[in-house]
Amino acid sequence: MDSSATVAVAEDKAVKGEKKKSARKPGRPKNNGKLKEKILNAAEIAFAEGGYTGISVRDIAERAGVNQGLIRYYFDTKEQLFDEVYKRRGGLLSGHRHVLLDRLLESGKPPQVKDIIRAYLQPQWDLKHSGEAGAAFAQLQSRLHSEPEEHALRLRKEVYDASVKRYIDVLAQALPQLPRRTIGLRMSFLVGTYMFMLNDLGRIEDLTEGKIHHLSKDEMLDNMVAFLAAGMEADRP
Amino acid sequence: MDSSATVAVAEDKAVKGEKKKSARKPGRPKNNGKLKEKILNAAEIAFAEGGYTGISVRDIAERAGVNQGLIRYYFDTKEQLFDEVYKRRGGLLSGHRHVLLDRLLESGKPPQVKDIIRAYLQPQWDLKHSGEAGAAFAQLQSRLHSEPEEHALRLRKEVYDASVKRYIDVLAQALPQLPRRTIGLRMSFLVGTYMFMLNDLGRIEDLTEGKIHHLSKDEMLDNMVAFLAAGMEADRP
DNA sequence: GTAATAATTCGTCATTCGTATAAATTCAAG
DNA sequence: CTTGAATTTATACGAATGACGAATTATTAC
Repeated sequence: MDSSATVAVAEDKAVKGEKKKSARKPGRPKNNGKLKEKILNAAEIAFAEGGYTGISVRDIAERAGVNQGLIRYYFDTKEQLFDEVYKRRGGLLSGHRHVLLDRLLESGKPPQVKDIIRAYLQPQWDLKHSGEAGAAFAQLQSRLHSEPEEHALRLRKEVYDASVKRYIDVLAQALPQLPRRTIGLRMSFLVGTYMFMLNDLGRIEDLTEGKIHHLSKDEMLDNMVAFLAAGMEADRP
Repeated sequence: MDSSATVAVAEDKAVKGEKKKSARKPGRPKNNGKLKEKILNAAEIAFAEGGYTGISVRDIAERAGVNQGLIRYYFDTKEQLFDEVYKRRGGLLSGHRHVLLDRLLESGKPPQVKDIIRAYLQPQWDLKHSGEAGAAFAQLQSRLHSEPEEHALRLRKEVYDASVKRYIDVLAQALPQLPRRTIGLRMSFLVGTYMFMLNDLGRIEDLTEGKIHHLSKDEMLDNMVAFLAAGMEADRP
């Protein structure tokens, strides 16, 4: 959106020439283009759409408007690019969860189950509705959680385990009648539900014959919280 | 396992020659080898591990012990192979769900929510624990449900929609105080939870610090049913 | 100023991919 | 028997892929 003049010149030459045209010449540019971020942003959307194996480095470079070699320059390999994409926003998300939990605990009175659950869900739900990038990350997240490969597991663990375990601790205090392992198990039920909701609105439309359509972002979250809190508090089987 | 004599001869030549050796000669074999099924089985496991884009036709052919061209002969394209893999077991599964629901309804008394939910979950839960192929299909299923691509959506819809809608109808009768669209929404919460559980036992171990380890297949299902039934019956938000 | 370093594009290489065609062998129908 | 269809391997093709080396230009340090 910024260097429109440069682009225009490039297009002139493209018309005179033949095929593809790159927006920059080789060599270090005068105005630092913050191209690393541009690559990360493009990769986030691309990986969300096609998954790790479904997207080529060339495709990402093209979407970012950048030469393919620059990706190697900043990230070396495709895998490291993926990891950085994931950790970038995952770290923020995990941090946000910690903050909301702190805020709940500082309020004095012991938090209710539905408040704890809401605090857990809120950050990513907001992120998902914050625009294209947030929605893409939600999608990516959902993908990674159905990936059995060792590397994907490590990545998730690294980014999320600490905050999830804190939430389990707080839930355990709010539900003293339940053994901790039951709460851990139910916490992963919860994660399953909301991972699914991060990416599956098309299918929900089908199941409800379009009747869900007008549910707003907040109403949807309210519904999720009600469902999950009831499940979390259920009598043991 | 059968044509061991042929294989031995082939291996002789492999030693004399250089690299790879195929177990069969060109041309129609004497004993029909049921190779189509062997391909489907190998593809099921391969796609579960690597996803559609992560697995090559060559890889599947090798796993099946079959020439690559045979896959084209039976399935034409990679995509059609994937579809057949998915529909084969998906169709059985959907059928099984219909049967269990029929049985519930025929029993005379109105079914309880937890019975309906258990009937829905049981078939795939059994399948998942029936061996390598069942587990692979569960994994595949989980993958497909995080795939945003149009084709994946159509496939799921085609295989499952009818039975899911029947379950929603029956749940609506058991829960007259809830509007149907709430039940549809909660049904997709349910699908999310159990898709996640079909593939994520590694992560659960982490969250519960190994305390889940000794939960048997049946106990795990009981826990899921208790959680989901409570959520399904929750007061509206 | 000159040298080192940072950021960028370009061209290339070996490999792998999905698909396609041809050839070989066996079975079924007449 | 002969012929034609069915099942199988072998080989080839062009396109795409991830990675890499080299060239080019700007900035910073001395």
